[in-house]
Amino acid sequence: MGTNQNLTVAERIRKQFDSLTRAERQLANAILEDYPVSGLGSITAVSESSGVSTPTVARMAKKLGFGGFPQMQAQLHTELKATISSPIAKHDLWSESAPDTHILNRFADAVSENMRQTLKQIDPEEFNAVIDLLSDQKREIHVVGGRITRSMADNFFTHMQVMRSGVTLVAPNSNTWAHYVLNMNEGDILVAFDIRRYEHDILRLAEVAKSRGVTLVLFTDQWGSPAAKLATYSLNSRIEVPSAWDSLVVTLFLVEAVIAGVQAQTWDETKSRMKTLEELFDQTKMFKKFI
Amino acid sequence: MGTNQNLTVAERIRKQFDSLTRAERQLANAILEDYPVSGLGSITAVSESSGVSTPTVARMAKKLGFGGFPQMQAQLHTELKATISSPIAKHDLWSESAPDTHILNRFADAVSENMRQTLKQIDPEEFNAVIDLLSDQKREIHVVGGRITRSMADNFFTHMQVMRSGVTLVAPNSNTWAHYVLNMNEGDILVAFDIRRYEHDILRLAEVAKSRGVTLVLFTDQWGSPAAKLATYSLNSRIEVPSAWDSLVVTLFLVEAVIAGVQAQTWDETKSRMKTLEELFDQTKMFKKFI
DNA sequence: ATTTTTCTGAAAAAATATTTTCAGAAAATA
DNA sequence: TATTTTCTGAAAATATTTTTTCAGAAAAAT
Repeated sequence: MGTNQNLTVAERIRKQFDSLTRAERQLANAILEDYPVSGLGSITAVSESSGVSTPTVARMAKKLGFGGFPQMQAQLHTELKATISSPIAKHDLWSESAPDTHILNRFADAVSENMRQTLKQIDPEEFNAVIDLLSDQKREIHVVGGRITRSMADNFFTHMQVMRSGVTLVAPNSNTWAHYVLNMNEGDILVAFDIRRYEHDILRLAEVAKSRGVTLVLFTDQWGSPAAKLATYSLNSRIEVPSAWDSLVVTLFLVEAVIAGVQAQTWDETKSRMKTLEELFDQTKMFKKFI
Repeated sequence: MGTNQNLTVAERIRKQFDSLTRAERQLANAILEDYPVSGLGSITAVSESSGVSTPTVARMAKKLGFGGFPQMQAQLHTELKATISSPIAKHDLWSESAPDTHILNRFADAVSENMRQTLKQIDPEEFNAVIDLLSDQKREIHVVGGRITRSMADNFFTHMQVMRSGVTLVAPNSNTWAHYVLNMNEGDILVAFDIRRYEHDILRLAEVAKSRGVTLVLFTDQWGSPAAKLATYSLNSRIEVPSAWDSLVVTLFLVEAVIAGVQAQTWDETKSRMKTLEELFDQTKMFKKFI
């Protein structure tokens, strides 16, 4: 052995092929056949699929310089991971003029990873269902956020308000929420934002709303707010970044994607509403001097 | 179970995420983290790398409809083989379960392109200078946003407020702005958000502030708000997406990165402020019944 | 606050996987 | 062909993995 340390299993096999016995060659060929996934299962599975006995597999592993079959398999796993994790320059996204350790690049890394994970996890059916639900003009929409997510709620509200009527932003101060609940009716939708640290008030509002027949659409993080169990639809986003706070970038991405979806779905009406809005802006000429 | 037969492990996890317990969610996230290679090793290895016990892993496998952990692993192996043999996923970032034309994927494409472009043109020196400026406790900070960017301003304000004193959020209604100007003094900072369609009021506020010796830090889009010519520092982000509106995702990214930078810079003080804040939250026990 | 239920991981038990032993088979040598 | 050596796989021995059990911890309900 000695210098085999950093070689792949395939390289070791090729290097030592001449010294392999008949049964070992049969095994080696089977492994190279569908490399490296062929060595994935147990020694029994490998031996059966290649038509040799288990001792032969174990012996060859040692012959190739591994401590035993498990060690060889671990090496195959490592190679597999390297193959899978896309060679696409991870730092494709980086600001090249800043050093690797710069907060901009570390943040960019974290955010793009969050984005990837979130997209991987999202169920398009659920996403479409949310859009359908929010496009239903017969349902009133109530939007609520917490201390940190308030800005998400606000943003969501601002855009939805342009597209349709019957959208209410629940004020941040939970003292006033009873009044909002009064206006929640069966069939209405509550769009809630709740990421860690989850807010008890939001959970309670969700409970009360639920009891009035309101459908809950929840934007939360990967761990899932306690309100998730009440939610008909739950859109989870990854929020971890190198900071003392969590990142809402991916959450905002989902919000904007939902908004774009609703807009596409309701375009005929939205278009005319937007036009009217433009006219109103012009009329009120909000551009007065203020000093 | 029953109809779970042909689903991938990831799909099963997503489908049942709501019914998973705390430890199971932790495990599920770990598995999805580096999917599907994360489930490669023995149940012991998986449990250790995800920080849960082996029984939890075995239990979740059953919960997801498998006979046991080995069956789940076999499924992962199958998926892995499929992944390996398929041509390189062209869009690393995409939700694979949604079609190419789905709004989620089109949006993801646009956002990641925006991110790339933004990072490419950002000047790290300028970025660092902004962080230094905002970390200077001797300067008061005033934050203002427009109709759409209000949520960005709000978010920025919420976080800055935790880290330091002397931070004011200028109310959205420009009628009241004269009062805010009254409190702006030489050496203060005005952090303004202005993306198209640029708001005349913001420009005027910037002008007035400037005339009082206030330094302007501007978050704007790639074209640059008219206020850019007054700004000492201007952070531009790409905002175009397949939607009738512009995307604030990259802007939020910059905001969060700046906040993380300031936080790192002022950590000693920020840490104690955050601790005090926690205590205040506990004391005021905002969790009262409201109905 | 108390009770009940659910969840979780340590440890034991069961099931598998891996290695070793060893006898017969195959190949090499004489 | 006989003899020796090497190889191979069945079976036993050993090690590891996986599942089950169970008691305490955490969460939910009362």
